[in-house]
Amino acid sequence: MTERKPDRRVQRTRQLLTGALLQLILEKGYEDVSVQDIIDRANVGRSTFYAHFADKEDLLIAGMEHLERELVESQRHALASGRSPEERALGFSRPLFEHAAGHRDLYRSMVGTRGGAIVQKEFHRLLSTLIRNELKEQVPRLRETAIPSEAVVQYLTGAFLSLLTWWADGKARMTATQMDDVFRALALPAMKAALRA
Amino acid sequence: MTERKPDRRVQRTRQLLTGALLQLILEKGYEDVSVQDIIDRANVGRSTFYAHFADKEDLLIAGMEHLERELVESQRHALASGRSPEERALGFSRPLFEHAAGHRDLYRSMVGTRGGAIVQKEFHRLLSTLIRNELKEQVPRLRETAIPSEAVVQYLTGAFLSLLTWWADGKARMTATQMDDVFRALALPAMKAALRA
DNA sequence: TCCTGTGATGAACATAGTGTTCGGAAATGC
DNA sequence: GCATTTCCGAACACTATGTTCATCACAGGA
Repeated sequence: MTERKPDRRVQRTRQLLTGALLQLILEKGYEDVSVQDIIDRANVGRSTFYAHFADKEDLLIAGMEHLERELVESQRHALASGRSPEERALGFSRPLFEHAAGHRDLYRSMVGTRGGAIVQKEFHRLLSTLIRNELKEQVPRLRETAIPSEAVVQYLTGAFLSLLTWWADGKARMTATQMDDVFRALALPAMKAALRA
Repeated sequence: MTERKPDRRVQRTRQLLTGALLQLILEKGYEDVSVQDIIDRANVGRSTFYAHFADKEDLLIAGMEHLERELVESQRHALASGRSPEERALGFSRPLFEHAAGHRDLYRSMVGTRGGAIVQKEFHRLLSTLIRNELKEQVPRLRETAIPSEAVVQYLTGAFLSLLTWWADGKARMTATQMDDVFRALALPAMKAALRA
């Protein structure tokens, strides 16, 4: 299953570049980072950058795959630990808030108000995938209701992301657990309503 | 109450510029519009542009004040028409979906996936103000609950905006009324839950 | 250990956009 | 009419992007 290993130099370069971007995002926010900044920080030639990535955005998206893997892994654990269905529903919520708590600075600069459009768009896509999968597994009955299931997915994604952003921006002095409680308190009734419809 | 009227040339120029930006956003999306494009389309000198607006973003924000006025006006009408409290709650929803239906192209390019970061950020701010005001008037009891009222505002704003975006992107073949129904079906139970908490 | 192919380098270049400046022309409103 | 405000547009300094190419360095198989 392991891909044929790429040249060590390639690994090194890509790692240096994504690392540099991450650092710089934390310092200045995505928008303000130039390709020049990145290759200076990574100590990599200009042409080398473009040999690997089409542009800044391309690099970002590649970098977010790390994040995606981490989140999917968290979700898997959450689903595996068998609790009551009540608690397992919306299981992505808690791990994600906790992940955000552990990487607060990163989240603030990526998903927060200062973060760029592409980051948020990408994050929304990622999150909606997570939620869509979870709903399919946990609440298959949703398919039969009057409300399109994709509408529920979008509703939940937006609501969650908005709360997360607000929290990451530091405008709420709450713990990850408290945030999770708030989200569940608001979202679970919505899902029950969706099932009734 | 009327401001001292500005020079007619000033009015003309500003109108020309905002009009041009709007046209160009519809054609290419905000990100791809350059200042050069705008002044070409508006047939206005370069220095004139910068005499009125600091940059592209500044012009956009000024332009969105039109939109804001329209929406606030819609909201006022909705609140005025005395219906049951059940129907008056979340009263911003219906008019906004209908406004979006009437300006579908505009919404698609502004709030839709192709739209820029600033536009969405601005729209989020606008919408959360709308919602915050409405909650304060309609559900004053929210202040006493365990869930911070601002969390509810953010939750609702995100959920609504996400639905609106999804719909405006044309991924849902639904009428404004249907969208409103969906949103209310999902959001009203959440609010009731918030009050119970 | 040697050899070969692949990746890395960096300077130079073409392109494009931004925001400022300023003297002169033109429209405005009184 | 006439003083005042606004507009014009060309020129300029800057910053950034993405490409090209000859040359060098290294990885990894033999």
